[in-house]
Amino acid sequence: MNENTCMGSVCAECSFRSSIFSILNDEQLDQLTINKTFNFAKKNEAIAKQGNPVKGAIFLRVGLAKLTRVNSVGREQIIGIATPNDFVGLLSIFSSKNYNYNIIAIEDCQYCCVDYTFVMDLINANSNFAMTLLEKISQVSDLMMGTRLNLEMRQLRGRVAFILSYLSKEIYKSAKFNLPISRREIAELVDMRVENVVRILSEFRRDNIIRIEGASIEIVEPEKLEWIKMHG
Amino acid sequence: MNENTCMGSVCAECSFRSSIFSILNDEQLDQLTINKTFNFAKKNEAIAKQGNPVKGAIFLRVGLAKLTRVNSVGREQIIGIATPNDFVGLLSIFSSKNYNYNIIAIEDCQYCCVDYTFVMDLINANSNFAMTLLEKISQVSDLMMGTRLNLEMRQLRGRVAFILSYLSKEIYKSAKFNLPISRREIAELVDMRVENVVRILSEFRRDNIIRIEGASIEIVEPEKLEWIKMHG
DNA sequence: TCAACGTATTGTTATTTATCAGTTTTGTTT
DNA sequence: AAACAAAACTGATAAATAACAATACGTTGA
Repeated sequence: MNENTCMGSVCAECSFRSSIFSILNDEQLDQLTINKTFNFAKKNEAIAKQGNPVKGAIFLRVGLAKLTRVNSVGREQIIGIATPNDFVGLLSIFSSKNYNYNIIAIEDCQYCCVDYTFVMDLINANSNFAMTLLEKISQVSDLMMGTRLNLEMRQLRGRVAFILSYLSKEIYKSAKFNLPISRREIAELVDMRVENVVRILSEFRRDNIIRIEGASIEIVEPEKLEWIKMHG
Repeated sequence: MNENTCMGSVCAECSFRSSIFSILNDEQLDQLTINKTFNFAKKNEAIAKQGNPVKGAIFLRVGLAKLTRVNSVGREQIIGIATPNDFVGLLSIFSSKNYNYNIIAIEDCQYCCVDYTFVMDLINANSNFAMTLLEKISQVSDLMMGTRLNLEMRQLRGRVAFILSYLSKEIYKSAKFNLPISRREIAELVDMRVENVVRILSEFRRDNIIRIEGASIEIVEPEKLEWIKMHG
């Protein structure tokens, strides 16, 4: 049977199950099965919308999703990219009744949504679960924060190098990959103008640091890219 | 007796006690008294250092402190400012064995440090405590993240307006206050150059938006400042 | 009190980035 | 296949920011 299917919706048998739930006992896993929904989102479809009430914890199984928000000037800003096995919007559950950003599929996605009150029940019933959740949340926000802080101090060339490196190392774990996002989305992600994204990508290609063929990007000289990433 | 003293170190009687601990029972509060230390930090003194092991949860009672880190280019970057009643470094406790930033007093500070293992014990013993902690952590990181994201999209004038407004509204709750940080620190906080901080402050003064007398700053036209903060 | 140092300030210039305008390419719909 | 729209790209120019240089100011310590 296909690894990509949710096996009869039984969480205990799920190959995607988040490490957070490794702590649960059999009974709790059965409960999880009941209290979660399994969903699909087509590319560009919203998984969650800024301002909408939080229904539960969203666990991304397959596909990439972007976290975005509309800033005060009305410009779309991408906060980060969620990858398979990520709990997205974990912070929102506890800090607010509503999502404070959008979660939008940038590839076809599969995700589970674990009911809000069930999560709360688990916290009460299982202090280990609470602890694991605390760790997870802290790590995720530390990581996000670190990424944003790193981006802030770079100039454009460094930012583009940063996300190319990020996609290659963190997301695809390969020097060659299909760029999942448009130039405009890169611009929104690192807070710059589309024209400059294009220009700098062309520059990297001209300098033989990367190779571009359609949507495919290959990082030819990772060391050079790392240098630019570090030194601007 | 002075509100600023730690009354015989008995947490149950402490007027500064964090809302997090409102959930504890008397016995747990007694335990808290034993498992915390009360400390002072002079201006510019480090309360915690990047890379050092996390000893516990730091609760700021009196004074302001800055959270800083050294970025990859070796430049000091200020992540945020902690105000009285803040738990600083709450994230670090759960995400890492070491602090990933410095906590440095920008005024004379008083703070309590609650032992790491005691916090863990509390989480195990009291699921309400765990829940409150989850909420607190989420709110803090949401807030921080929001602030950084807001800063990213502004240009220099907007960023300076942003922190002036922040100091006035969030920290001093007054139109007139003594600037607690130097021009260089403002620059580090909003990621710009000292010269530009100076220039823009002078510009604001020239335009009669603010008044500067030594370290004292008065916001004369809050509406104009807000406009600049929003529209760059 | 002077020397030394860090901070604040101002002016000038170089560099970086945004904006505008237009063309080409690519993908989608009919 | 044609028509259209969105995305990718390129060049020219304007605006914003950084970098450099020099001076003033204030504090600290000898």
